[in-house]
Amino acid sequence: MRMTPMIESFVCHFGEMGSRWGFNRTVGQIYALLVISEQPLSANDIADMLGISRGNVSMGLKELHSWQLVQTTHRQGDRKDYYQSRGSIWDMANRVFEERRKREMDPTLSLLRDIMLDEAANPDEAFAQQRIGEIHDLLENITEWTQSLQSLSPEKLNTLMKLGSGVGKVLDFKDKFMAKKAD
Amino acid sequence: MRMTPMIESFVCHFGEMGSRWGFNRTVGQIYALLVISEQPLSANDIADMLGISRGNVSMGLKELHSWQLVQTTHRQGDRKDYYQSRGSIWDMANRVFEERRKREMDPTLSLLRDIMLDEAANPDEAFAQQRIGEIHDLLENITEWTQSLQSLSPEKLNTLMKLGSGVGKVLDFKDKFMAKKAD
DNA sequence: TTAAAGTTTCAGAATTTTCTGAAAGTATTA
DNA sequence: TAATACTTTCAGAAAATTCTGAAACTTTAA
Repeated sequence: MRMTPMIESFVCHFGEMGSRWGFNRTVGQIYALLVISEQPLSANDIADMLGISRGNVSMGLKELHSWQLVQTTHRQGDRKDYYQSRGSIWDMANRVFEERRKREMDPTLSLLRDIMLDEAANPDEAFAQQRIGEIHDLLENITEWTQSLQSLSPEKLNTLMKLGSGVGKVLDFKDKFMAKKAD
Repeated sequence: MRMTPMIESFVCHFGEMGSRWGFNRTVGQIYALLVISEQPLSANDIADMLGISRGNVSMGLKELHSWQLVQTTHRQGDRKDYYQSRGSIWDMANRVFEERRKREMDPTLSLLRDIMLDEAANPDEAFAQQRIGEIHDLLENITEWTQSLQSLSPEKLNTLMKLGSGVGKVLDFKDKFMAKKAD
């Protein structure tokens, strides 16, 4: 694959976004390249196309590997490793969510839990503890909910997303039905 | 409020998390302090408690203000500005989501849209464009959906979250009902 | 109008993150 | 076993981000 202005702008942007999405520029660019390339690419291809060092590519691929976002393939009579993006777009989104949950939610939840186990030493701490409790409960709810959403099939998730705020109506409806059933 | 080990560990952690959540360490710490403080704090209080410069506090508060996460109050016969966290925990979570959407999704969606309007110059670009289209559609779905969720009342959202993956059953049920109604 | 009490800005220092490239490591083949 | 073709690591260089503090600015009240 050759770098064209279109491909370059996509790759660049993914690089910039990378840092917002939890990985660094290079990692973002490498992944972008792999996603839009029909053929697997070698580490050298990637280094050349992005104009970055071979070592940097190796580290980036290592990270993408740990996120399970790339896979390695080989070719007959060629010792090089070739890299390919892995799974569907949904899989990729799932991985990113999961990884972010691990980085952004889990450590916080664990600290908040610890704090709540402490005895408040004075009224300030008692107030703080109460607020911390609220934050903990909210984060825990969100975490559990997103986890359960991820266990839903892509089709169900799609239905749910298409429903948009209409999901409110479905909930009302369910309540009514449950009430009737209790008669 | 005095710094105690409990309060300090909470504040420190929020600082570290800050960078993952889209704001820098100082901003995270300032916000943490304001959230768990029952009384509003002056900029000097904050600088002293966190051991950082007055200028840094000013910049941090400015950013929190732009996120609409703090509000300024005053006291009779006192010229100082006092700062307070704003809104409920839900409001805070909403703000963070919204801000992140603005930073992480909107620019990407807009770039992807632009790319899709271009004419593919060769087969590589045609393939790339197709993948980019998939990514665009997924991101757009997620964006619209999260927006519509945010417009739901906190109670409805809570019901929905409590439902967890049980939401799948409710969807099935709704389908069945719709089918019957069509008879 | 002026002094006092406060806030904001911003250039450069300090710190953190990322990147390079040479050296070390690991297959594979002859 | 040695030569070859490739990958990985990591110390230090480069770049990006964050923080400080002095100076400029704003508001209030006497």
